[in-house]
Amino acid sequence: MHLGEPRWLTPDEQRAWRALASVLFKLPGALESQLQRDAGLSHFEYLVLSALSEADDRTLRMKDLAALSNGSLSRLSHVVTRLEKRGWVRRQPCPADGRHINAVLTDAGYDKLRASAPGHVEIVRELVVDALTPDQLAQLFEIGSTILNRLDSTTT
Amino acid sequence: MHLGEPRWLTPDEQRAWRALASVLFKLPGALESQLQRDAGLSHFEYLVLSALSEADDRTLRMKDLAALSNGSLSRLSHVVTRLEKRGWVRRQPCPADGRHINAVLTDAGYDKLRASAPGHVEIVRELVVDALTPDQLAQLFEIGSTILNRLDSTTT
DNA sequence: GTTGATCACTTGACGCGTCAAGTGATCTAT
DNA sequence: ATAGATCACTTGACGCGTCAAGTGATCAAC
Repeated sequence: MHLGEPRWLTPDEQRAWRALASVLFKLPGALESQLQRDAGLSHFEYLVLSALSEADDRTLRMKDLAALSNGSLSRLSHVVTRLEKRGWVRRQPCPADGRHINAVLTDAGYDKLRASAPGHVEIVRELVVDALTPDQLAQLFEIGSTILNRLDSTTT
Repeated sequence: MHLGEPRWLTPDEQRAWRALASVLFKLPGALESQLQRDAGLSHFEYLVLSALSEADDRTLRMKDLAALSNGSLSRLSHVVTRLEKRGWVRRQPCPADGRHINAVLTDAGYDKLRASAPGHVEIVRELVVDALTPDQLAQLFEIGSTILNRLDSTTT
């Protein structure tokens, strides 16, 4: 790969990429610390609870839950162990297929999520949604989707 | 904090935010694994070498280097220790002020960076820069800058 | 119907980042 | 001059994510 001279970024490309790179570095930290401070949850834990809350019977197989919450199965397994200890999630062997394990959101877990969601939405509004015009939100969706397509189609 | 009903996201806001959130999750991983696979470097290590290479005398005080590479001083201290062991960076007490320590990029470190840069630029092009139109790059710069302003001006 | 492959998941070790505590140099006030 | 504050940085412990190896259930082939 990279035969010949690499095509370095032009100044315009640089400033766009640097802006995105900084957002990539700083936004996750800001979301993380809001959730940690106000709810004692990591962003990933929040996504897990959130995905479960939207599922039928508040139940999902580990594999599907991992995909929905953007994490590896192994990472999910560790996190569910922690969430189980805190009483917010329960593991249940799947009756239909012994290979599957269902993760179930408990009532306490649902309450926890309901208590944590408003603060999370608020910071998302403050830092992103309310900061941008409707046009920019539409552009952001297009740009984000394009990048995600590239990410998915890369064999890398 | 969140008095009254939280203002949930509208569908248009949701899809924009979800696209950004997914990028936030997946892009860093893709950059990380390209650098790890092709150069044996973490993204943060790459940024440290890169920042040093652009500085006068390839030298920066730890504090400034931490800011330029988007990391805490503590994180930087650990990373520089590792980079020192691999021979790419050297620590030097600052003659002018005994509180400062200068990090210096060695020749081996410079060579390492020169060897690693093309692959990194290439994946940035593939996943982001070349995937977007010039208009979209300009929009991305605007959107990114706006979010960064919010991040900086938040006392949170 | 038994062997082997595959699948869903778990586990433990390791590496990295964070946090809090600590070190030593340099200002600042008196 | 000296005591205290502040600054730049380091260190070690801890928690989390990753990776590789392992478990056990189910499928596929013959």
